[in-house]
Amino acid sequence: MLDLKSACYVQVAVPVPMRQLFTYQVPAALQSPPLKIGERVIVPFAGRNLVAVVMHISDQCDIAEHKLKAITTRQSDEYFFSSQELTFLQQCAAYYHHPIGEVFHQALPKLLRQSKTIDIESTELYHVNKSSARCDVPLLQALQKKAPKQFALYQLIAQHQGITWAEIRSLGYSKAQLNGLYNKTLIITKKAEDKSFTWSSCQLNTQDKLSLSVEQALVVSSVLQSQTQFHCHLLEGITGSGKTEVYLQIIEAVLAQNKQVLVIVPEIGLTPQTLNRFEQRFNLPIYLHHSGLNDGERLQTWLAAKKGSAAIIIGTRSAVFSPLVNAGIIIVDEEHDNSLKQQDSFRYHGRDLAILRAKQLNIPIILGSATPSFESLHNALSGKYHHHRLLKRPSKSKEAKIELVNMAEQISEYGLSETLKFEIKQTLARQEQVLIFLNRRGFAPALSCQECHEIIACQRCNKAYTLHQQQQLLICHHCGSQKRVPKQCFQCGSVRLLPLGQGTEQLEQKLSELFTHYSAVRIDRDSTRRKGALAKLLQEVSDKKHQLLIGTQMLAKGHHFPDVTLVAVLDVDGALFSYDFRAAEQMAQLLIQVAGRAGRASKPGKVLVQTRYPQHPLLQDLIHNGYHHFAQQALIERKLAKLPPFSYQVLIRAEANYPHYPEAFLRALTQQSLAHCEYAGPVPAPMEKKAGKYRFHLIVQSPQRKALHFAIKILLDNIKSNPLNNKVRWSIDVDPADLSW
DNA sequence: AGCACGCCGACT
DNA sequence: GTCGGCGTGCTC
Repeated sequence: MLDLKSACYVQVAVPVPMRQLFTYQVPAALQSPPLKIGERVIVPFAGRNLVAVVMHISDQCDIAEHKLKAITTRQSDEYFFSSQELTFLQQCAAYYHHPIGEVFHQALPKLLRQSKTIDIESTELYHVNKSSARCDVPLLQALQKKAPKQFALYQLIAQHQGITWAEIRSLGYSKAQLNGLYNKTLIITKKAEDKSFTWSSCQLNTQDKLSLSVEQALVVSSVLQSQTQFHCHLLEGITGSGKTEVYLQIIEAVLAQNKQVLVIVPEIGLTPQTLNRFEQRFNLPIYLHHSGLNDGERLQTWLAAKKGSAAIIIGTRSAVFSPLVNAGIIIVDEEHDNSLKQQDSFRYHGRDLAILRAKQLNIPIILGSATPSFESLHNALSGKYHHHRLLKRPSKSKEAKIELVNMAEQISEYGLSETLKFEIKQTLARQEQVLIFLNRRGFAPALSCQECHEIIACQRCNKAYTLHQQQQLLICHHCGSQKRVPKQCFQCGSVRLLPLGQGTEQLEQKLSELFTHYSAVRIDRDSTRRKGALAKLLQEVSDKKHQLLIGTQMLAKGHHFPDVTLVAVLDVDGALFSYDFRAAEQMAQLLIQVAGRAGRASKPGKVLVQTRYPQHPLLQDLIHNGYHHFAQQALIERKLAKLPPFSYQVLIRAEANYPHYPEAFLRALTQQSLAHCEYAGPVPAPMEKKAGKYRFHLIVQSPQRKALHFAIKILLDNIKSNPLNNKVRWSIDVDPADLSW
């Protein structure tokens, strides 16, 4: 049989950091059935086989014949990108000026980015049997004693609902153990669901449905009123004001129309309690998407979205790429949270892409937070978003009080003031727990005088200099001016100049010396790296095995500690004087979050904040007038300084083996004059040398988003002819969230 | 990004 | 004499 089909070429997006498409020949044997735009194909590329996405199909091509290669295979499954998904992902790539191939790569579950085909459809998926789990506590207890291995497997399956036998085996369990559980009806098998979910099959559990307050009811009806078109709602609700119940009742109305719901949460924002509340309310398929899942589970969530069998998808930022076929609403909870912004390769913001997605799908989106980001707040206050506020607390609990400890007035040892030591002692004596925050975030440090508390600042910009310790330089990140680190304070002549926010290195040891009779535990990235380690530590805390908790940011999110009645934030000053203008905003969000975490109705908590600048207007505003007022004041300052959200920024990072390269590379870019834009830099990155590479930053800023996008296009064009183009590795960060690295 | 190609130091 | 270090350059 002779195939007389004419020559066929495709332009594909390849997962490499290159902003171009590549042309391939399509062998006649692969031309039928006809190729589709959005289909995945395997192509030979620079000596390896990569999964690429078809972007254009044509019968001619303008690439020299000898360069052309042919596609190897087509992934002839049904999981190609629909035209709607394709449009969305192209918009994502355009907005972030990121290579489209890498955007596709991020949007696909890992198992679909591999060249081998997988067959998840026909595999059995193991779930715990919920109906038996509720009543079989004694059986489980017996199991724990008699068959610990089976019990461990049961817990594994409970954690990874829908796990496959292959995965169970790879984790070292035997078929006998699995069968043991199956025969006791503790677990059940399901096949991947194919049909769309239907509301009529949901036995809504109205038992724990709460009656809404007037302000809650107003939000629900307002969102549902314009349910069939795009609207962005900012739900600003203080801790305990019942945001979740508002979400649940809105979700109920959306599900009742057989439409899917996407809920995006920060990295550790999804607590088992939250999930439980969703599962209790809706007896419909809820799928998760977060970093704790394995590849198979992620694929299942993705497939369930695409087939319409998932009613609700709850996930972290990358869940925004879930291929929902029938979305009715998107909810972004804790929308201010920094973990919504990806901080490597494709640096997208989950919230912003969710808004873009909702706009494309013409459905409403809710951004919820007790401490909204200034960006969202500004959009709400200016009328771009609907603004809803929940100010009342249905539960009687009181928010912890925030108090300042003036460090300028007292001696401190390893960052512990006398006041704080006294309060810790009192709290421990009452059998209650203490939480100590190490605010050792990557804030670029400013230099301050220990005697007169003067901050060493750039005369020209009146902004704190940033200390670059390795080179003993002070650099102004606004104008780029540099200065040797002075020996003495300009104000009082003291030689005691120290970077802000340091000197807590030996704190932990000091604490255990001071409070020998109590157990201290550290909860941070390192101590919780192992899977399940965090859960174990948290359990020990709630069992009151430890009285002193020491930790970083991660303790502020998601977990509630009813017996912690004292929270100490050791040093907020770094945030007040950081060149990263968002540091104060983040500090305020953190303080409000922890204030909401500590204590309970019967035992109100207290938050002690140590500072050498208790009179700082932002601090004063925050503790006396609350977050909303603080934010409004800070927004006025942002406006005067022409900072985001009153302007837009793009950060261009460059790194190389020699400091000269990235600096010269970025400087060359600044030779291009850009309409309505200004440059800041190039300046050395606050963490200038990392992994042997020297890193520099250049910020391009504009009051107009359009002008900025146009400018970046020009700069990207210029980069091609930059003599240092292939000497440096560079990347583009649109709407950078963290300037400190 | 990742891989090949290419030119200089310490080792079976 | 080679194995392998990573600098440079290219990928349809």
